[in-house]
Amino acid sequence: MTRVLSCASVADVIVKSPASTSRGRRTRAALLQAGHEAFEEHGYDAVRIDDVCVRAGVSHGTFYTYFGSKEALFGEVAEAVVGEMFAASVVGTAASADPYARIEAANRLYLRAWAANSRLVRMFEQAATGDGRFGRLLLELREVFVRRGADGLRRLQEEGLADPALDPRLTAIMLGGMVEHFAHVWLDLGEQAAEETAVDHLTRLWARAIGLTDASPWVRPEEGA
Amino acid sequence: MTRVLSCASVADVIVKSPASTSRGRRTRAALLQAGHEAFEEHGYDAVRIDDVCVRAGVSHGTFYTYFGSKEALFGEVAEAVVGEMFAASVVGTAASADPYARIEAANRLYLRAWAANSRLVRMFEQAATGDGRFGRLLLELREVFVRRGADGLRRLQEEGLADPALDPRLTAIMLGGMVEHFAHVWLDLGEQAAEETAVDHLTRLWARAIGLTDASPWVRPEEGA
Amino acid sequence: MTRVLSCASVADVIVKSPASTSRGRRTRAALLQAGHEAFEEHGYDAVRIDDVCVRAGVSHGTFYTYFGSKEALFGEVAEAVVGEMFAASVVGTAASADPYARIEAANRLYLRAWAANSRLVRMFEQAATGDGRFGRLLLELREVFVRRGADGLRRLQEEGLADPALDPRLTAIMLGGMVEHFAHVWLDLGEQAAEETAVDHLTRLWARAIGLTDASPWVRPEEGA
Amino acid sequence: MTRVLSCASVADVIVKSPASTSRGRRTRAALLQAGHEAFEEHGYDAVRIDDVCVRAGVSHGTFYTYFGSKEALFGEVAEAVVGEMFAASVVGTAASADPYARIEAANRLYLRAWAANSRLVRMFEQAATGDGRFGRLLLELREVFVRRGADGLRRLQEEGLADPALDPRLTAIMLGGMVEHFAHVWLDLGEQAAEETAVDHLTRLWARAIGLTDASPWVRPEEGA
DNA sequence: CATGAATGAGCTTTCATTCAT
DNA sequence: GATGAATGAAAGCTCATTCAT
Repeated sequence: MTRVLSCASVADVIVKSPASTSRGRRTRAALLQAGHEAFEEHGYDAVRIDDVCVRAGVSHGTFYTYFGSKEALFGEVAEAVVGEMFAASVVGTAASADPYARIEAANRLYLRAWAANSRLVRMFEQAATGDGRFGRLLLELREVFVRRGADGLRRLQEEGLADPALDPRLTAIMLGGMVEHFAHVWLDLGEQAAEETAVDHLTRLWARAIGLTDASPWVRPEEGA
Repeated sequence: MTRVLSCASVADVIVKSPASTSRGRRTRAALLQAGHEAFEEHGYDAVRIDDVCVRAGVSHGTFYTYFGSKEALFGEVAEAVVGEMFAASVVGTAASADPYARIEAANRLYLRAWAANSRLVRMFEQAATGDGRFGRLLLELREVFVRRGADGLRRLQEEGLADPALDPRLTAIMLGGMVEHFAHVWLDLGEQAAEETAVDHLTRLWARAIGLTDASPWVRPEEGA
Repeated sequence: MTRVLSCASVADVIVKSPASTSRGRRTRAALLQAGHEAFEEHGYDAVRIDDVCVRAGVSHGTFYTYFGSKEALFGEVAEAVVGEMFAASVVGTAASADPYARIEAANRLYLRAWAANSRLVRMFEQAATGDGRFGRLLLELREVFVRRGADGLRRLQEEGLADPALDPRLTAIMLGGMVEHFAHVWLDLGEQAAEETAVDHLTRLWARAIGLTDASPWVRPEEGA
Repeated sequence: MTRVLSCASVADVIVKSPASTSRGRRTRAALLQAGHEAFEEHGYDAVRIDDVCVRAGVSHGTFYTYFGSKEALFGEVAEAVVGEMFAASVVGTAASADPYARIEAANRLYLRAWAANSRLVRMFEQAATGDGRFGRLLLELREVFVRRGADGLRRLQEEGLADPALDPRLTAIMLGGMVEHFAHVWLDLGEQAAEETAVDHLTRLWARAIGLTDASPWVRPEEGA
């Protein structure tokens, strides 16, 4: 599969220092890590450059050796996160031939991918910086998942396994949003639920929503009569 | 119906001025309105007191006659928005006896309620105030919708119209999240879709997801055979 | 005489505050005065915003109520100085009919005008800010004096009182520069000289340089023989 | 001829490295050259150590192997420039016996000497170093030219070729300033003029100003009558 | 000698908040 | 009530200088 995600908007950030020595690379990595944590904990706006520096154990002067601004740092953190999520979304696409099992596997991956980075990805909207760079990044990222969902649905429709009346893109946005949103509520806002239960519900709802008949182990009593 | 929403976190805001005169009431209203717009357009952190004052046509000194801080202003704006959304969620609950039509009506209301305030409500999570007051407010607000959804599902389950295996709360969170999230993508991020199509899809997905049999106008070809 | 000096380059500075109240006007004036003195004493680059504020007796926050930056402040100081010098150059142009006396009067004015503002005007070249705004301002200012000098010489040439072979503009630049430069050496660098002696020498040199015959009270001994 | 210029203020600069190896000498020279160019182009304050290092192709750490500070570097650049100008002023003092030709030759040298270094020399006044070291350096440099001019004038006066009423020092300052100032206007500020025309005018003005009779090829018409 | 990472003093600028008028 | 001048804490960022490698 070709790289759908261009990331051009982030990649063009001027990298201030190539961090040629190993010590430099370590410092740079420490700042990235510290930034990742700080953003995650306090949100884009609340993070001060100094917070990141203290956490990384360097002076604020050093920060500017590696990054030109908070935005530049966030850009790199974002790029890493997006790359990670993209990678996560690809893994194991192969999987089973059973549509329901495929959806379940996809949902589990989906949930875990968002779970790991939900806070930061949500922050993309907050970190919107005039030019909307991060907003666009988020759109690109979502697009990856939306396309995957839409493609899957289309295939099922062609196979006669899903309701052909559903608009693939719209449906993918809605059901994908269900998973993304649940990941947020579950992990960021502390809604209690076991992963198994969550994946089970998400999958059942998703499968039945698109009309995947086998997805309905439940038969109305009177129907069974 | 009792007020589910306690809003304790908002109610304890010190109201600096009762705005006893009519001139005072007008100024106060202008500031609230200006704050609402400014927050919506630029986000909590990006809004400066001065922006609000300029928009309201008053000097920045006057601001403090009515509100003790930016947070206090946001608190009142938030309270108003939450009240509005709460009201919106109540309207027309009566409605039809047909479960599918009830879900459709609820989704339309749900979508419109979030559509009107999506940006601001999302900001609740972003408005870091140390004590997480607004985060809690958002939880309370979502709880209203979650409960409504869970109650509805439970009723359908009791009537044998929905899959009894589904956890009502978890399901309501997931499907409610689908609508809330779509409202955001649709209105804040500019995904193109007609309201009718959106409501139709949301309703179909929701109804079928919970196993509402009548919700499936689609029957697999081979099944029909 | 029409205003030769456009000053467009300075006038387009955005004035941050109209200083509507009398207190505001006083503060603004104090900052301008303090800036004038500070620039004069320490040079453009060496002056810190805080130096100006301390001298004016206001906090540095207040500075930004009236001026957007050090450059903006310097712009206004410069504008005032240029206006003053321009005014000084105009006064008493009328004067005597005797060419020598006219040159003497002009030189005295010239010397005094530069004496009062020499340091600051020289600073225009130092304060060059990328766009060369102040550099241009200095050129405009010098042009006023150059034109005056060139016009005067041309008139004398037409009357047959000055060497017609001299290029008026070039000559005016050179002789004007002599006065300007001497003002600098005399007042900024502390070269000792009485004003009378200085004016007398400058005038004698100037007059004789352009060939004004009457300017030569000195006759070579052997010529007199 | 004895060294008039003491340069005590510069000589006391601590030379951090004698640059004993040939590699060291090359690096040192590169930094000096780079500093010269950088100061000339951007001015003392605007030049950062890093600019100089980049231009010289060395790391900024290396800078401190050879120079203790920006001021120290400027000191050496200044010393070199002053030495150069001093040398230039000496060359060809021999020359013709004709006073007018001697003045012309001196002016040409003078103009060229200033032309080559005008920017840097002007910077001496701008390079505020607390102790005014460079200001003094400039005074010393000017003194060389002033003395030469004053001596020349005195000789002419003794020979009865120049107005004995003129104060030699004051006159030398004024006429020397005329040349120095013109060099600045001509080369730094871009006033258009051919060197020949410039030298011709400067010489004619200078010669006639001091009353050198032969300098006046121009005779008033009516006098000729 | 050369390197470049690290440091931190020092400056600019913003903006919520106070208060005299 | 309304005004807007004044304040200063809190950031952001720069750059001369040091020092371990």
